[in-house]
Amino acid sequence: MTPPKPRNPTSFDVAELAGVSRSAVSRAFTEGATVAPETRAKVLDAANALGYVVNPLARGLQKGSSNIVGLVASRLDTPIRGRQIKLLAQGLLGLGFRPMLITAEDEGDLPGLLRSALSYNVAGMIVTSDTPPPELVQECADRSIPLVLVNRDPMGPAADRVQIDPVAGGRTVFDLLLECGARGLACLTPAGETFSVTGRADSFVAAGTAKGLPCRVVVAENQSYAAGRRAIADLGIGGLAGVDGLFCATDLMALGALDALRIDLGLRVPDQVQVVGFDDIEQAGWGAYQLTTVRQDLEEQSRMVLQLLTARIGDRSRPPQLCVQSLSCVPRATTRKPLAR
Amino acid sequence: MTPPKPRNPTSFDVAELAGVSRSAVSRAFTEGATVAPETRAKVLDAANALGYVVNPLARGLQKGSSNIVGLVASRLDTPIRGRQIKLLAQGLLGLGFRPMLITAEDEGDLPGLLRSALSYNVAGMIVTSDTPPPELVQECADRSIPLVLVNRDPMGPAADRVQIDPVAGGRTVFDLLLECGARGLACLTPAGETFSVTGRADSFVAAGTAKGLPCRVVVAENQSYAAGRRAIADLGIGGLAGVDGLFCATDLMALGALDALRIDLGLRVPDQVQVVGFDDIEQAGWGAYQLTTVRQDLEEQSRMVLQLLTARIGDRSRPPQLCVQSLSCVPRATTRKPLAR
DNA sequence: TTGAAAGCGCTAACAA
DNA sequence: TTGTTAGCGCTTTCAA
Repeated sequence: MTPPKPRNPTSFDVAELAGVSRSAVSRAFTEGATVAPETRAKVLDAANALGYVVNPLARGLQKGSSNIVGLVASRLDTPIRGRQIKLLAQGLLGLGFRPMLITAEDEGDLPGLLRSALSYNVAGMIVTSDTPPPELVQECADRSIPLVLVNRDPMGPAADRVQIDPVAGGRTVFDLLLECGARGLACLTPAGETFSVTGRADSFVAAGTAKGLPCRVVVAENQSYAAGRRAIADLGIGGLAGVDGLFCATDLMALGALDALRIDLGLRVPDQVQVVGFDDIEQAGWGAYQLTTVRQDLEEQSRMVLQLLTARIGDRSRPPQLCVQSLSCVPRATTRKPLAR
Repeated sequence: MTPPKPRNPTSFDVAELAGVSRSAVSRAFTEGATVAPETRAKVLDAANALGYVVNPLARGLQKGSSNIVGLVASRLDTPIRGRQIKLLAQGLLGLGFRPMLITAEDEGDLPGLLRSALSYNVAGMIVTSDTPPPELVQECADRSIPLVLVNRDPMGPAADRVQIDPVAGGRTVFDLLLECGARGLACLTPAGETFSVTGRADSFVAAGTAKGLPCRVVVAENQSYAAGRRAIADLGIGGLAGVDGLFCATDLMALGALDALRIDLGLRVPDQVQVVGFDDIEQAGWGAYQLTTVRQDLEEQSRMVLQLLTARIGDRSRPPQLCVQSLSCVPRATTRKPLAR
């Protein structure tokens, strides 16, 4: 009276049904293997009849490389991250990879989780958050495990990278704000965050300084809506005296800042203060905000990541590459009309 | 001049260094195996020195069960989904599982992807979107592969489930709106979406009908912000004549509806129309919206899912269970003060 | 408590 | 082009 507990059919079953050897089955399921068309057809028919799929565990074990790709991402509950992971996961799946999601919310866990991921003989690794320890980056290089770093700090051992140009980013915002007539600059940046985020802020400030427009720097606790709002609200009207152009290093913070300016401080945007964000998350376009921002093209980012990954799988000895994402201004309602030149 | 390409150390290496057999190593890494404490210590030391980790591919292959858990989720770029997956992934990782992310954006891909997931000898499967084909649910049951369905249509073969009570959900909103003085009811619901979403809408309408308050039903193309906004904007002022209480089946749609009412139609909320959403996504609490809503507790949901999963792993023959999430009202600024009783 | 040996399902030389 | 054979790294009876 034991309940039925069917196992997955194995290549042995298929071989038997098709009247061939197990290697023939294996070959029928291997790209570019040397197998007669009719043999392959027989095998495929049999496989179909049985519902056979290659056991990826066995294959991964044998080949020393699975089709699993480690996808490191934290703060998935953030609009930009959700979108990013969705696109990456879709893309990976489309290429036949299987994304293993690694969210290191605790940061200290990361090394262990990464090491553990490597033990799955992963086909590659994509890191979109938390900078991996240099030893691990090095280990990936040594074992020629493809590793793509997305908007990670460019220090440490070489690896394939996709990133925005933070200098261009900050510069773009500066030019925009200047064109729109802002002269009293401020910049909202999160405390101790990634190079890509603080980098744009830094280069915004640098651009201002270079043009003789000193820039007040406001530091938020982190890059959330709440932190952005609090940082600006805490500043108060007085703290914002003379400020008519505010750059927020992420849209999420910018939306918080916007609510702080309008609701908490009663200021008019863009009349009294103009605000520019960065990323172009969905919410930036919502009716109540209409935030002017700089768009990070995540489709492009995802394409670049996958391209780098597959290219390296194809040629493990190619030199590490750097892909720079394109950036574009999205003028909306939190800035004024550009001045005529 | 071949570059070094270190492999992962194997149990053989550890055995050699520790001066024991490979089985001893295996036992040292197996919960509740019969191994002398000092032997285990020797093994663990050696393993540590070598940086050994059990190869999960080999283990999964041999034991017929890996520590991978399939996590089916689409529309990850949506606030509620991002949060849900973050919590679930964190929880799984914390329990030593490895979430394999399966996003079936194309719907038709789902069966294939699920079948493929099963071939990883997964420890279990969590489905948070797209209803899996009944055969597959059945197959999981037959092969006693733990399967937890989150807010899925309760038809089809039995399985462990976590869900809200859609009837209670709709009812809660109805009561709230009634208490706040609304009498002309409307309900915004997405076209052809999941039972959990349309269910709350249906039961809201039913509650109204039962009380002699007929309810206008407005159908949005899907459950996005844009669709919600468009649906209400297209209705126009005329289409909303007599409506002073609007329930939107998801917060995302509600925020769109809110912008439509205020910006596109120039109505005052809550003075002219009160609005209630559902889910309590982060954005609902943002300053510009302050949406009154019904909160779905995702932490609790995640806890329930993991509990169901581990419980079934512990006892594969227990009857399928249903966990019902709790719901709570979050009154904010899109409804008026409740009338005194 | 431990080791020897078989086998999980697959792929990749090697021979035929 | 195909089949035979030897592992990939692990767990698990079975004896000792």
